[in-house]
Amino acid sequence: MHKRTLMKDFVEELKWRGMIHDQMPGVVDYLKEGMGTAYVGIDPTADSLHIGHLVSVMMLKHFQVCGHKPIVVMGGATGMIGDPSGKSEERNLLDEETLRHNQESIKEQLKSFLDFDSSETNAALMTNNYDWMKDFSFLSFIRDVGKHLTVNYMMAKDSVKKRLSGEANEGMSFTEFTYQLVQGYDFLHLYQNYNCRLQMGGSDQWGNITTGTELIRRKTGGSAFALTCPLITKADGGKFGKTETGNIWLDPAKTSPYAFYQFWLNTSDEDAEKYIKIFTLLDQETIEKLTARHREEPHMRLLQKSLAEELTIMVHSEEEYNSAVEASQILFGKGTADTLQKLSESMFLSIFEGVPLEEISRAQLEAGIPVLEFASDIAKAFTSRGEARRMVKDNGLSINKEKVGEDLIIGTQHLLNNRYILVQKGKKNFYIVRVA
RNA sequence: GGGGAGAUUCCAGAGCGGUUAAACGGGGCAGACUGUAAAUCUGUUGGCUAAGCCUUCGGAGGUUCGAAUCCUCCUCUCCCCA
Repeated sequence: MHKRTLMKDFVEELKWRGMIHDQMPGVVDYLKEGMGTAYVGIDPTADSLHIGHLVSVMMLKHFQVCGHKPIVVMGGATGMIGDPSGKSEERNLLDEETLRHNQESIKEQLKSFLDFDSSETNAALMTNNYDWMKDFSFLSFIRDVGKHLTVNYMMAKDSVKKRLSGEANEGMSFTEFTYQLVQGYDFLHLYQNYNCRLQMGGSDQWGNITTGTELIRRKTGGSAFALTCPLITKADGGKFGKTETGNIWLDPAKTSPYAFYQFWLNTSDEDAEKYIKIFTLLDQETIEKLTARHREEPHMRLLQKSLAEELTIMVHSEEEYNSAVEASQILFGKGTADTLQKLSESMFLSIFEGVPLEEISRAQLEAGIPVLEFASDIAKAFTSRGEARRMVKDNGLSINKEKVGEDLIIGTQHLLNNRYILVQKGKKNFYIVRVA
């Protein structure tokens, strides 16, 4: 509980975790002076963070743990423009109401990571650049901000160069070209109002961040710094944080805690070694021990389990974590069919929370329904009966965890808790039918 | 504005006028193996009241006993020249 007295060196901390891609000279010295202030930007494009945001958030987390003051800047203004770094397409404007709603939801989520408690001197702070940009007139902006940087300087940025010369040769609108100035101004604003002298972000943000430090230098003569982390990759080349079903969100309504837990649990060995350093707060010694053990007995998947545990507890809760583990054991463990029968209704529901659910009338069930029809038409596990037929032939369909044949008739005797029937396609796809 | 190429089932890409629900590959899904992994191997991949039937090859017409394959028009895409 007295972490602050044993203040860790922030840069050293990020270094061993492999979270530093690049930094401007002077960062270390700046942070040695005492409590520093740093910010990262987050686009409020949705009312929830997804795990792609987690790296920046963890940087802030470590920053705060090391005794410094983190600021989150919601990109209410910048989010409207679209960052030319990367392939982002033209953004839609969000109306102010949505913006505020998203900001509030995200702040709620950030509370699991950062301490916003105002009694602490290094309490985290949340701001929105929409607030200081919305009334900034175009004329003022080009006089006060645009004047200080040359187009030559701005054009030298990779993000711009790529768009102007690249094979893609899509060109770039003036709006997008201006993006770095707007983001740069954010930094200046924070520098002047909160004495914030460090901006962090993914390595793709380097160019934008340095525009900010340059602006600060030219306009105020002060010095500010940049620190970026490597982009998170997957060993197989896929995009991190995406699954077939889409983004992994922190919002339990968008991604159930069970799915969240499963995502981390399914990390590949290679990635797990990287991720555990980036996404958990476990200390170096613990991680090194875990990694060593994991290499000896990789099938135990110690790293994946720790990763999933740490993250699920941090983002959701210990209870959610426990039920995710329990659910996983029932779904993938041994005591399948029997355990399933013994589950209480509430347990059953919490395990299968988020699993697609369809309803059926009791009368319909009493009459009896052929499995194929049941699995495709009722449970919607298949798009057609032909597909269901094939799957059954391949031994890929289970009802209540038991493989079934084509001729089975589903009736009330299959009900669990007198109310549910579990349909399973292959190993990992579950569907539930409930008596209405 | 002139000239050329093309549009095929999730993608990519074949396709003598009949034997083509449409090759090969990728992806997806499933099975085996395993660590709920990777790799590998196997099966499958339009629908149905299923040894049969129905709907598909950019759109609309036409030729033909019969068309994804031939003709006409339309729409869209790409390339080259000005």
